[in-house]
Amino acid sequence: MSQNIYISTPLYYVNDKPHLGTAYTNIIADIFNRYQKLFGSSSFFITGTDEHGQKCEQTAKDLKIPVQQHCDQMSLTFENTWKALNIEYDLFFRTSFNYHKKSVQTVLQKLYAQGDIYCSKYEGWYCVSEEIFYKKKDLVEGKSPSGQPVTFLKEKAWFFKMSKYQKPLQEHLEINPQFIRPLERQNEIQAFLKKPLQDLCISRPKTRVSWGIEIPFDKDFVTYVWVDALLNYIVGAGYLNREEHFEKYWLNAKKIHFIGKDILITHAVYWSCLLMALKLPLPQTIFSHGWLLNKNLEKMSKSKGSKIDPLKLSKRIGEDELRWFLAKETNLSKDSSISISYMLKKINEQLADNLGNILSRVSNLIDKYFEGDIPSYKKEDSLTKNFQKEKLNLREEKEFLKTLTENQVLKMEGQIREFQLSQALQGVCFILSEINRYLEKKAPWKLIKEDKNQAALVLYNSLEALRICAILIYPVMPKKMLKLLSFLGETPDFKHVKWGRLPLGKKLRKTPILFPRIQKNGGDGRI
RNA sequence: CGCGGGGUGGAGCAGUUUGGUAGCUCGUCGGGCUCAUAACCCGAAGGUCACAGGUUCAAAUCCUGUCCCCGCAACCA
Repeated sequence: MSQNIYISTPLYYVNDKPHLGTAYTNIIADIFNRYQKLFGSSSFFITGTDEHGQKCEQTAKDLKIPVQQHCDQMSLTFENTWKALNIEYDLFFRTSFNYHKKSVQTVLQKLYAQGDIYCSKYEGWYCVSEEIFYKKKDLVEGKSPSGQPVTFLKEKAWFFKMSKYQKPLQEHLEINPQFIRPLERQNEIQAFLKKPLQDLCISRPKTRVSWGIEIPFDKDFVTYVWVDALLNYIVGAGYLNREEHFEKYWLNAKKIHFIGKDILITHAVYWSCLLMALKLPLPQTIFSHGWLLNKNLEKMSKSKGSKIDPLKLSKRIGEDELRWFLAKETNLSKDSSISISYMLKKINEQLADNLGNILSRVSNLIDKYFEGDIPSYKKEDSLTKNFQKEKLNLREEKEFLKTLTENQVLKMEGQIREFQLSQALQGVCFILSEINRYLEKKAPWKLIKEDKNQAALVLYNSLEALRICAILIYPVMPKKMLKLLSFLGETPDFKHVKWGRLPLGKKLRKTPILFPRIQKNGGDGRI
């Protein structure tokens, strides 16, 4: 079904380099985006960087470079990382874009004019040396967590009237059970909304933070992360700048935000309230995925040095292989524990030994016995008789592989729509295993001596099943599947998943080894 | 009693919504094949589904209670 799809990832804060967690979000989003395209939808995929705020300002100061330069560098690091991981976005958004700043100011002005922003006082315990506000609960024995003295401070601040939208949001959740996925998270948000919602402080005095977007009706303040970063979703779609684009990809699109579970509240609550205030439609789904944990079920953290550089990792195991592993072996809804040795094991099993090996087997036999042409066979033959002799289970049915792939093709769109990525890929893996069994059972290397026609049919069927599988997993491993498909003279197109497209007798190119086995050299497998 | 998730053969998980012979991947053991990337195929062993009680002809699944683990609790994916 063709429709307009809008897919986003969060904007990543430039204070930190991309790590495996951010890569996870982007890879997942990219895979879903590519599936939408494969299924014929018109999609728009946006990612980017969040570049304002005090931390960023401070880091640049420490590095003795202009803030903008620091942001440019970091932003580029993100872009390069995504390119290296085959992530194909339509827009890399930066909060430092001029048109973004203008749009944010327009929005602020609008919200102010309609009475959704008001002036009040912000209270907190301020630590002068760290320049950070703490809440009472964060204090340790009356001092900042690192032991610095704090003073209670009250200062002028601007607030967004979030409380006003609590009821409408609760109602929205009730009538849209698909709004927050997975379902458990929707419960969480509903529970959260039972308590009265506080208004959101959206300003910081310039005296403390100058690196931000100036509030148009109060020159002494800049706006804080929410009205800045979250708005990228609509500004990037074209709000206040490309109205036609905005109409297509926001107003008339199915919108999905992919986020990590830690920023669910900001998206499900703050962002929804902002959209309501702007009288714009909410996204259809906010998908909040789980964490990647290390072997000891700990979150990977910078302080423990357990953060993983996705670039290094992808160089070690291959970028498509990394994408495959994350898509196939993690449960998007829950936390997943991972390690290098586990990754290598799964990649070798599923890609080298199964998928890659089938290609080698088949292409080798075709080379040896059919001069590298797609085996031609005649349809009427003694084959049917032989099959009828045996008492057959489903697996031995003549058209088993065909039926199997056709079923998977039918299921695929629904599974992707329901975010059941791993299950969908499991289905494809099952077909691949069945091809191996089929080859074992029919033994075309023996058959060739007795009945070349039947051997040709066996090889043709194997190749056909492999071809369709390759199309089905193209969004997960675009580079490798493109290679495989081009070997078959095929392109990744969902219209081509019908059985029997491979032309008989067509010359095939010699295949290289698609997924070489990866050696485990040393290490304890931890990452 | 803040909120949420989880505890299933050696490991990682699915199954719980809509009760009905406990499933997948891996590991282990035995066998086969030799077309293929030391890959592939077949078979076997191994679980009182955290614990206790209840409902039922029947419970991993529904109800009650208990224990343990893990997140979240308002700016780290």
